[in-house]
Amino acid sequence: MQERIVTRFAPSPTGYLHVGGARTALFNWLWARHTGGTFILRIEDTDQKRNTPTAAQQVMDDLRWLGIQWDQGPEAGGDNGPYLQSQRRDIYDKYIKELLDKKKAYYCFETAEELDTLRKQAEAQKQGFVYRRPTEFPSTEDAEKARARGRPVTVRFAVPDESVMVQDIVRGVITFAAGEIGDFIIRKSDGFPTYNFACVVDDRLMNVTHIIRGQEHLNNTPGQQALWQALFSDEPLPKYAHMSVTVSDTGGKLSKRERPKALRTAIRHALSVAEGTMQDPAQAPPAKAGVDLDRLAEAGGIAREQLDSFVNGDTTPDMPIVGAMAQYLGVALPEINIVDFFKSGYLPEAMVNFLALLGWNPGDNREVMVLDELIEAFDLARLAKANSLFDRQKLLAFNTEHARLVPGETLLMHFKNYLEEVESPVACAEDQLLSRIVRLCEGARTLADIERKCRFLFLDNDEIEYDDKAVKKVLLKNDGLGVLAVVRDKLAVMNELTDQAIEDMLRSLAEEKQVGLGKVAQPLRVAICGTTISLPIFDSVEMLGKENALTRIDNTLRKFGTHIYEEKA
RNA sequence: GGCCCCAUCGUCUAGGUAGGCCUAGGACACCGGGUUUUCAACCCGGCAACAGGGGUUCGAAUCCCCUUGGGGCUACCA
Repeated sequence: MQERIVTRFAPSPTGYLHVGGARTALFNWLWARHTGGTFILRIEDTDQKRNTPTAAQQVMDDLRWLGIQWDQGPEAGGDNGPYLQSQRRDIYDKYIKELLDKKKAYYCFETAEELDTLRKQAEAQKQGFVYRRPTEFPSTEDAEKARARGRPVTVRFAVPDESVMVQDIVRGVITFAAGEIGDFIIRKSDGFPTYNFACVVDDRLMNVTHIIRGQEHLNNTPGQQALWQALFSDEPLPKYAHMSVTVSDTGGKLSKRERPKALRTAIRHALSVAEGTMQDPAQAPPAKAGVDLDRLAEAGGIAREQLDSFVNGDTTPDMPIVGAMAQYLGVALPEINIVDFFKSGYLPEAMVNFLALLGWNPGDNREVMVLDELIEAFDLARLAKANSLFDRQKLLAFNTEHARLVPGETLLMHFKNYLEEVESPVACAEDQLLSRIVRLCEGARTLADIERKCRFLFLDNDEIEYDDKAVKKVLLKNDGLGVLAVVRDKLAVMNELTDQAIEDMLRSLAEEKQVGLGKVAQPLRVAICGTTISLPIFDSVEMLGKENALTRIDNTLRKFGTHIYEEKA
């Protein structure tokens, strides 16, 4: 009988869900869905120093946003709970005692510093560090005494002295020589189990059949396999699939450190622009020259000294602080966490599609796929061995495609969620209006693009900010202001401002003046939006309304072309 | 340093497990051109790869070895 397939995603709640984790979760989920199996979410919170209280919740929010639902786990229940490892300590203790009793594990009392010295010695001799096992294992009494003396007490697994063969779905058979795997710690001095121990126990107890995870875990596998044999020798091993790693375009594994790194670079650039010491101005990121470091620190909610330390490269502030400072500077940071992509206006459908294609493909030329297609086509046998680079441009292309593909109501829903998240003034708009806006934005690349195009509708008339380039190019050249004044008078005498009527008016004016439509439409656009980027101009004017449109045109004429305006008046 | 993994256009990849169907296919990016009320989108066309060296074979992108390059792990983190 074919046993039911069970997969799991087991994040440690140390921060937001990042793309790497999301991809791991997705592949496990897809495999479970493809096979009609079960997908478990397990929170590996065994490190008290690194866990943050809100992280687990955030990770769950992000998974839900992506559309990844877990069958068992926190907030879902299931027969194999609890699903937080911190609540399973009695279980781990029971198994550790069993190993200790069978002399398959033993107590150790070295301090971290002592171990570090041993490690350095091994490296100096060009050897890998392997913990040397005592000939006689310390007794429980020895452990008590050591503890009383203030020594840290840990428990190590006595790894059998034999070679281990790991059967991996994507990589085939990998052999690890005997003696290569050192006795690793399974219980820390604070009493918590280590990852390598807890995950083996839980995978067995939760009946996990397939362990799909990143290649970074490949070297842990022989040890975990040996543990499994010691604990559950009568149960078949789970199947392993070690996926390729997603690497960043800056080299190396895609990591959350990239955001603070990018911010630091931007600040340094801005400072060197101000000092005139910049090496290559062409390479500069779009940061304003000159930074008021005191104000920047204030924007991030940190002390000036902390900021200096960050800029010097000595310390790194928390993610929200980094985000706040980037926003203050107007610098776009590379998205790493799933929420970053949400805030940049990406669609979950596009994220999932893109993530799925990182190290996997359906075997034909299909690329743009919806969830059901992915589930149907997914197969562990088609996982790629080679690492893949996270290509943001391709993601953008996928997003554009999915924005077009997704049903109108869905896109509207995503847009509303996005507006809430970024606290846009557009958020107050009614569904009917938003729906029209979204329809007018066919071909937009992200939700941020849509927001940018319609934002002007939701600002007060005196809140319009004029883009320098747009003003120079459209208003101050080729008599843009003169044309605008004519458009203003035509608009003023129109009874009904429908998009059609506005189009007719602008087109006939263009014809009359023997110029393209752009020549008459662009000044009007800049006048009511402040920029050259907006919804189609006819609809823009209609939605704004006659009164607001005229006010904005008058404001523009007054601000940039006083004399022209006065002549008219 | 030790151990492990990987290697096709700039990028993601198909083809590799059955060597000839590959003058190596698709997509993104890029470059030309078209369309156009802005930004996008859209349409047409183009550029572009089997890391190097040895084998095995009638024949290798495909199998083997070496070199080089990239990545991962090397914690009382997961």
